[in-house]
Amino acid sequence: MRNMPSVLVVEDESAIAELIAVNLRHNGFRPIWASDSVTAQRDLDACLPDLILLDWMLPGESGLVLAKRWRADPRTQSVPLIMLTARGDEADRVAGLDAGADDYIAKPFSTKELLARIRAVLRRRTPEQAGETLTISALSLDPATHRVSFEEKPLKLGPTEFKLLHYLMGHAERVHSRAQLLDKVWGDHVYIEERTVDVHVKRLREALNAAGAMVETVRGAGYRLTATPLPTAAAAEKAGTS
Amino acid sequence: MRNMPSVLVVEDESAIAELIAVNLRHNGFRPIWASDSVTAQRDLDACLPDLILLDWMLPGESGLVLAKRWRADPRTQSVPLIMLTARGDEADRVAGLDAGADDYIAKPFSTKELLARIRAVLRRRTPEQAGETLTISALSLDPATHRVSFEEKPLKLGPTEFKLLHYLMGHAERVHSRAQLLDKVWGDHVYIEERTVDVHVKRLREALNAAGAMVETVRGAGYRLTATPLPTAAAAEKAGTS
DNA sequence: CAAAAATGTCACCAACTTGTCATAAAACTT
DNA sequence: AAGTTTTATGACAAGTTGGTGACATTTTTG
Repeated sequence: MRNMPSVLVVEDESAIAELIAVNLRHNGFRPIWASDSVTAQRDLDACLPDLILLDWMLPGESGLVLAKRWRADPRTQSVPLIMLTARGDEADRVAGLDAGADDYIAKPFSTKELLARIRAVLRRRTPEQAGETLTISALSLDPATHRVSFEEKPLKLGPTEFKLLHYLMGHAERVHSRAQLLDKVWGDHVYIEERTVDVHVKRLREALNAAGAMVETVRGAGYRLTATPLPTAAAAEKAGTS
Repeated sequence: MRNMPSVLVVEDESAIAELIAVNLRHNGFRPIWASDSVTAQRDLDACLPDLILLDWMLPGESGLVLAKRWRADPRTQSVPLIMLTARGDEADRVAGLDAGADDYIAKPFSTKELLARIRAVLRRRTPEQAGETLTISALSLDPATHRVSFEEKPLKLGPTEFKLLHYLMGHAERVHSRAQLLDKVWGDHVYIEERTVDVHVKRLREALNAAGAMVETVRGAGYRLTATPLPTAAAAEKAGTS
């Protein structure tokens, strides 16, 4: 599991807030509860969450006012916002969406729905940053289509090998220790044997076929992807016998 | 500035209709006034407007009935529709949004609001409205006639499969996660299991018959529509024999 | 209003991935 | 050349992910 997304829950009824918090925590989120607008603002000032769940009916400042203010502030304006409204309150929904909410959930809502919407909004907010095609020598990888090819011929790699190659191509001609690769490719806090990287490198080489030689081993340091592979003993032998 | 967007205004009270018309004309729109459902239908039959402003309270056939009929008709179903409701009439609004209205405006409304909503709806509708025939390989889809064919032979797909294929063809050679597909094909505010996408992909493949292979699974990432369905096999062989 | 079509979910199976080991190979050291 | 250290590999068991048929519902049609 990667670092859990934080969710600021702005809700005055503690029972509901608690219910939400428990569910979020159970599903890989880190809930932060603010029972009123002042607390919420303070929390936001302190640290930006990955998403805000905002109750529309708050004592004092209404959710609408808060939403508008946050949307106006450059610092908070890009934080995804889901509002909690009373069932059937169409006017509020429209007003909320106008104010910049990304979605709404009508109370009472199911846990499943809550989580589904949160995930949907989070995923929508990270639309397409993995854009351009990487090309090194005759090897190219396109994040958008999730395709890899060498000398025009398509190659098939599994998810992990794809990610590994993606990273290596994005940082080619540089050595990466196993630890670094585990961090960057697998994720920050994974508990995996360093030797496992070896295995995936091997799988990657196999999948890359002829281009496998581009993934070089740097003894005592790690691995490196290069456009100009040094001819190894094995490679030289093969070349001589062909 | 180009040709002004036409707006069909279905409103029985001439004073209001006139007010709206003047404002529209003043702001780069071409208003067409229909004072009753019969006239409105005739106008629609004659020429599709860029947007419809529909009063919910009409003599004779209600706006709801009209909206439903227009949404059911393939020819008019994609014309953006904004309804005019009496302030506070919650039930109508829900019914209206259910019937497929894109937005509503409560009477009395400000000119500013009216124009803002019209522009918002048009902006939302514009991007993917071009009804050109999409063709990829021997597979082609015509949004206008709602028809799909592969190698000249017509195929029959259900509504959802059609929309799914439409989206995929409009963004071919690109992986789409289940979440993205739910957003783009099903709609923003749906709450549906991601696995459901699998099922529809399966149905789409079945419906596409031989062309079903063009819908590729990208393990761990999502689905992709491609013109060249056979990824691996030849590549490995060639590399090995050199 | 009944029949038919379409939809969204499940449960279960199959295929594919993955992290680890144990062991073989290589690459360095002395 | 033998000893050490570091990598490469084949085999596996467990864990995921995707494909399907069945099914309850909802929506359209006739």
